[in-house]
Amino acid sequence: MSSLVPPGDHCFYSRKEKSLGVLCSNFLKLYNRDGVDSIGLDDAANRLGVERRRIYDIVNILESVGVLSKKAKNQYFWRGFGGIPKALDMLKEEALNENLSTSSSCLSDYNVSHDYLYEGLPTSGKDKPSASCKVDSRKEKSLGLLTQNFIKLFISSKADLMTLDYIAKALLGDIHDPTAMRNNSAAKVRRLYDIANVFSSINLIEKTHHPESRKPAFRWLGLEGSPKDGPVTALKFNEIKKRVFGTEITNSLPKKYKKESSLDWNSNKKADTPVLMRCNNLIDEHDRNSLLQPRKHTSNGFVFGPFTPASVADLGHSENKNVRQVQDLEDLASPYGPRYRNQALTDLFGHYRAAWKSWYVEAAEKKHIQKGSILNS
DNA sequence: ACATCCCGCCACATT
DNA sequence: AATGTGGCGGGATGT
Repeated sequence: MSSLVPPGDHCFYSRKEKSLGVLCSNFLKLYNRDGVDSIGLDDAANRLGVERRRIYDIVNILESVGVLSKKAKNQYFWRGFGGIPKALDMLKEEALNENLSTSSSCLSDYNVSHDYLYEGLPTSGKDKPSASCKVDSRKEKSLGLLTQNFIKLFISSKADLMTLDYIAKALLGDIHDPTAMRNNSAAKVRRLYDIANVFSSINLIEKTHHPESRKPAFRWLGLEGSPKDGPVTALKFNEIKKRVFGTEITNSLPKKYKKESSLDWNSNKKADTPVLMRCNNLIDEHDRNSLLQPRKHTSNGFVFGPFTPASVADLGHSENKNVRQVQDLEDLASPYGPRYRNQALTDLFGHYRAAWKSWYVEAAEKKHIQKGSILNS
């Protein structure tokens, strides 16, 4: 039985739908459009129906490639994909001098105070004063830094295909046991997955497997694979969006069963916004990798997945009417969702949507079943 | 059994 | 002290 089982009853929990990659795509769909120039973390979290923590992950990674840059507490500048080239050049350059200095030993992590990682602002802002060295120990292990090194690894090498563990070794000390650092724990690899997920949703890389070894690997697509720039350039992306359907409508759905059957209704106390968002259509990584994308290059007929005008009206042909309606409703809902911090309202709103959704899913499912077509992967 | 990686606790940084 | 950030890794899911 392939992936999605016909959801017996309302909403089942599916891990895939909550992946960072998908979330990132949604994030992009939300902000990658004209007129956007600033992003509020709270807003993002609410609109996407996820915890704030996840937004940090995305934002930190995207910032490393110049798509975003921090403005202030809770605020980020939206720079768009146009910021990628410059960021990459910068990293490349950085990677260059680094190599010179550390002849032997590996290009492993820290040491060397390369702090000017986040320059961000194009105009001025160059190096921040008082960079000093050896101060912030926390940042040395940050996702952002790891991301930058991840990129450097690729752009300073001709090889565009690297296996996961090679990267892990390279980025996290080790490699033939350089002094100490035995902590190579595979634990850190989780971070690599995080990076890989958002990068692949941006099409900077592609998840694959090494030819023979079958080992998981990443292929660097670089700029060819990503949008040159320009927000909302989405032009073609037809055909991609139809399958969509096997998937739920998306995020939220309290993670696991959470034994407490007692609804949260008035018992919720924490931020755990059950809100569920629209956007059930967006390319599923697997589909993209296995079916659509033949090989690198976006060539044609395939755009950077995640970017859909967000108000994509069209959507399918006849008889999808239903789908479209939901889509519309969801689209309508999100913008007017809780934009003000008010837990009660937020939750209430979320439940309404949940109700709508489960109803819809049920109906749609029924319809599809009799149609006997579940074009999933 | 092994590969992925969600989830959220809680330490550390800023306000 | 309160709130914003974001390491970190347990353990659920996917294959």
